[in-house]
Amino acid sequence: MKKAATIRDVAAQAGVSVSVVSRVLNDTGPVAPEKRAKVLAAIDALDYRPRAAARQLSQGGSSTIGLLLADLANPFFARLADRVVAEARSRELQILLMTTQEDPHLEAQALDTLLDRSVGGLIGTPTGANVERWEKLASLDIPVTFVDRAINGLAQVDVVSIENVESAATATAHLLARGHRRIGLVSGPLDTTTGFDRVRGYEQALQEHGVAPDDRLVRPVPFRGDRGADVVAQMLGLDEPPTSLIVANTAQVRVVLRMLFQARVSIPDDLSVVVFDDNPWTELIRPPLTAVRQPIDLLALHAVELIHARMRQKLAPGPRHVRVAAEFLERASTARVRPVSNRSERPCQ
Amino acid sequence: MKKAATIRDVAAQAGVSVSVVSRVLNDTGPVAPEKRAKVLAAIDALDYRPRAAARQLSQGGSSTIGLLLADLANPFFARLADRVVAEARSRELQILLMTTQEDPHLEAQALDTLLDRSVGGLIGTPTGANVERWEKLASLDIPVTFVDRAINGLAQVDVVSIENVESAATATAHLLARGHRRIGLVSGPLDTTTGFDRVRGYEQALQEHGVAPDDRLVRPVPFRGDRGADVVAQMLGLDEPPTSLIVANTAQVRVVLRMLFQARVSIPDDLSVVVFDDNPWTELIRPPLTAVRQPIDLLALHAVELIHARMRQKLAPGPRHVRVAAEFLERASTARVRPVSNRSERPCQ
DNA sequence: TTGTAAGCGTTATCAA
DNA sequence: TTGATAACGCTTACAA
Repeated sequence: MKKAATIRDVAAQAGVSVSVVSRVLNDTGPVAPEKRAKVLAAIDALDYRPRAAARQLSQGGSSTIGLLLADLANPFFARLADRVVAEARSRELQILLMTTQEDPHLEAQALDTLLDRSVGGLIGTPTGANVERWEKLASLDIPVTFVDRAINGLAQVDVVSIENVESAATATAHLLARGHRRIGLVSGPLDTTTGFDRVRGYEQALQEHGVAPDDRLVRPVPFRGDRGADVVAQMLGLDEPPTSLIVANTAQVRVVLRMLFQARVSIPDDLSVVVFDDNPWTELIRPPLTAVRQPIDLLALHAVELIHARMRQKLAPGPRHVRVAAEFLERASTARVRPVSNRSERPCQ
Repeated sequence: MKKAATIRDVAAQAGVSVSVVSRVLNDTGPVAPEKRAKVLAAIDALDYRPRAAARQLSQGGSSTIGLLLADLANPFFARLADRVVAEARSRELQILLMTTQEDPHLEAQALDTLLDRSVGGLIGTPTGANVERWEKLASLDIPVTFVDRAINGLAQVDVVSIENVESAATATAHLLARGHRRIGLVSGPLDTTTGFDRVRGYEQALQEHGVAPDDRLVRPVPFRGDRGADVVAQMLGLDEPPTSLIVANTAQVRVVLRMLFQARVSIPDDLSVVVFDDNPWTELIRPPLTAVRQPIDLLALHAVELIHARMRQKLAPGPRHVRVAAEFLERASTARVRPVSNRSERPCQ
C-alpha cells in the first residue's frame, strides 16, 4: 500500500504548478486548454482525489451536512433518511448521521459534536429541548433546517413539515362525518409542532361540528416509550369510551395497535382508527389502516434544497417554513359509528 | 456571529503555547497541573472545540466511518443503521451515511467518494459487483467490514453475518418435520453470501431428510424490485405447487406477502410461510409470521468493534469472519402439511 | 495565463 | 515541562 497522490504530485506529473491544478479542479480561473488536458491526464494516471479535509481546512465551508434524526428504527424516519441521502447525493453533499433516540441528553451531545464546524449545515428533528444549543448553531452561521417537527419560537431556522393542522382536521372531520362524537387523540408532546398543531386541527374540526372537547380524550404522550398504549387503554376504560381514535403520534402507532390487537378490540367495529403516517407494512395489517400519508420524498427534497441554498447563501435571510400537503387515505379501519348496544363487550379491564 | 475560537486563542487566553493546549487536549505528553487547569478554563471560557478537519489533515486518520447500506426503506437495514450509529457514538466515531439502492452504479459512485480518505473505515452491504473498488479501498489501508452480506472471494475484508447456512437449514428442517416435502425458496442473488449460503443450508436440510431438490422451487431473485412476487406466483402455478415457502431474501418479504394476500392464499392452510428477518411490524400481521430473527444489535456491535479495532491497528492482519446465531421464531404462519384434497382451490392463475 | 507563497487549525518533533 | 516550528493538502491572493 503506497500513499495516495496529492495535488503536488499531479502538478509535477503534468508539469504545471499546483495553482493550475487547483483551477482545473474547481473551475476557478483560466487555464490553457493543453495544460488542462495534461492535468486531467495526470489526475487520471495517478488516480488522484482531493482530500476533503484539506479543502475544508483551507477554504472554510464543508460539503457535509448533519442529519440528526430521532430514531431510525421508526420507518418514518428511516424512509426520510433514505430520501435525504438520495437528495444529498444528487447535489454532491455528504450526510453525517446521528440519532437522538428522543433523548435530550443525546441530542445535546450530538449537537456539541456537530458544533465543531465540520458540517456545513444541519437537518434535524428536534426533541423539543436544547433550545439554546440549536440557537447557537444557527448563530454560528450553520444553516439549520427542521424537518417534520420544529420547536415553537425558534426563529432563525427553516422548517419543512406537512400541513399538520389541516391534516388532523381532515382526519377528525372524516370521523365526525361518520357519526363519531367521541374521538380519542393520541398526540406527540405539545412543545413540538407536530404535537401542538395536530391537537389544534383536531379541536378546530370538533368546534366546527359543534362537538364539545373532552380532556380525557386528548392525550399527548412522549414519542419514546409505550405511553401511547397506556393512555388508549385508559380511554377505553372510561364510562363513555371513544368510538374512534386518531393516533397522531407516529412513533406510537405500533404500540397502540399492538395493545388494541392484544385486547381483542375489533377494528373498526368497536373502534375506528386513523393513524398518522402510512408505511409499506401498513397495508399488510388487517384491516388495512386509514392513514395520513406524509409525502416523505417532498419533505426530504425541500429540506436538502433549503440547506443547500443556505450553504451557498442563495437565500434571502429570514426563516422559511415550507408546508407540504399530506394525503388522507381512507381504508378499512374506519367505519360509521354503531349504536352502543351492537358493540361487543368492553374489551379492557 | 463571530468566528469560533482556535487552539491559538486558547493558548493566548491561558498564557501558554499551543503545544501545551494540544497536550492537554489529547493527553499526550506532560503538563503542569496548574497550567492544565488554566487551559481547561480557557477552553471552557472560549467554548473551544478542536476542528475535526484540521486534526485529520495533520495527523492522518479520521474518526469518521462510512456506512454504505443497500436501502434505508428496508426496516432491516434501517434498524441496522440505528444500532451502528449508537455503537459508533459510544466510541466517539462519526457515521457518514450512503446508500446503494442495490444499484452497482450508485455503489461505485459512493465508493469513489469514500476513496478520498476522508473516512477511517467502512462498513457496508455490497451489491455483489464492484469487486475491484472494494479491493482498492482495502489495499489503500482503509479497513472494510462487510455486514450481513459479503462477496465471495474477497480476502482482506472482515465480515459480520448471521449463520446463514444453519439458519436456512433450521427453517427447512422445521417445515420438513411438519410433513412438507415441496418447499419453495426465494433467495437473494447467488453471488452474495446471503443468497448462496441460504440456498446451501436449504439443500443440506433437504438432503439429510432424503428429499430430492427441485430446481423450480429454488428461485434467487434480486434484492431490488418485485421479482419475488413473480417467482412465487410461478411456483404456485406448478402442477405440484409447494406446500410451504421460505422467503430468505429479506428485501422481498414484503412484496411476496402482499402478493400472497392479494391472491387470497390462506396462510398456513394453503401455504406455510417462513420469512428471513423479523421486524417490529411483523407481529401485527395476521397470522403472525414464523421468522428467522437476526440479532441486529450484535451485527452492529461486531461490525463497529471490528472497524474500530482495525483503525487502531489493534487487530492481527488477516480477515475475520464473525458469525452470530440467528433465532428461529415459530409463530402461526407454519403448520403441518395438509392432504391435497383438503386444500382450498388453487389460488393463482 | 501561470507560478509563488501565505494561510487554514491541528499535531508532532526537538531543542531548550 | 515547555515552546518554536515544520508538516499535513488544499485554496487563493498577488506577482510575474
